[in-house]
Amino acid sequence: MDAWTALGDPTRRGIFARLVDRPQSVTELAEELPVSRPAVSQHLRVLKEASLVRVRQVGRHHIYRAHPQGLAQLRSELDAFWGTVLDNFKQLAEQEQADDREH
Amino acid sequence: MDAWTALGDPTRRGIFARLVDRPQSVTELAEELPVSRPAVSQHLRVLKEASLVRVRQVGRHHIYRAHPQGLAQLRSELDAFWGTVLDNFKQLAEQEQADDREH
DNA sequence: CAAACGCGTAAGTGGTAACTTACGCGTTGT
DNA sequence: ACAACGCGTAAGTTACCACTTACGCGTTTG
Repeated sequence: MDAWTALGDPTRRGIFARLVDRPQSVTELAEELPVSRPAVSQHLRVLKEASLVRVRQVGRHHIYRAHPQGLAQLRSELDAFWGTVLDNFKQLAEQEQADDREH
Repeated sequence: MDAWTALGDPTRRGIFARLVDRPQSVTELAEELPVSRPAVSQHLRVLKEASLVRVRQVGRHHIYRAHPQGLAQLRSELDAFWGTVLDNFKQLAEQEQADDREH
């Protein structure tokens, strides 16, 4: 699953946002979320497959943290969209202005 | 539905990408996609609700085009993520370097 | 070494959303 | 005016995915 689809789910976006804020363990995340701990685990797996998070095991805690890799891909695709959309939008505005001038 | 969830679906992302490339009618989109025309219509409704596209009726054709508004919100949220993630990532790298120096 | 912790995963369930077909309304062409 | 086009929407089906409970494995603590 790619980063787009991974962050498409609201719960997963919430988990990711918390990990962006600070690294956290699975139980820690589950405590402040309206879903069970296994559910969080499953979401983390998806985020990991999308290269959006990384795990580091310390003792019996699995510390998850946000990772730039997946986000970078997302960002480049979004910027590509943004560039052309904005260009076309501006071009359309200028076109309309020109149309107005020749009433 | 917000822009994140709207673009979370692959088919919808495909439709949006085509509209970023150039404005198109519903039938035109459906012809080059593996889904029926009504399915495209339903996806376009979602994209419209997320302020990602706009419609302009010309004759009996409904011309859809990508619109910056929904994308702008998405971009700002993503940039917020990106900023802190990258900061934390760099900070971690420097921390590890410092740890290495004091072996 | 036993008990408790932290977690991943398997199995099963329910809800939902993506899709289909069918239909009806406006618009264009003959 | 009538037929054809372009589209939106309603209704129904299906597949998937988010979630739960149950279980088992490694790790730490007493």
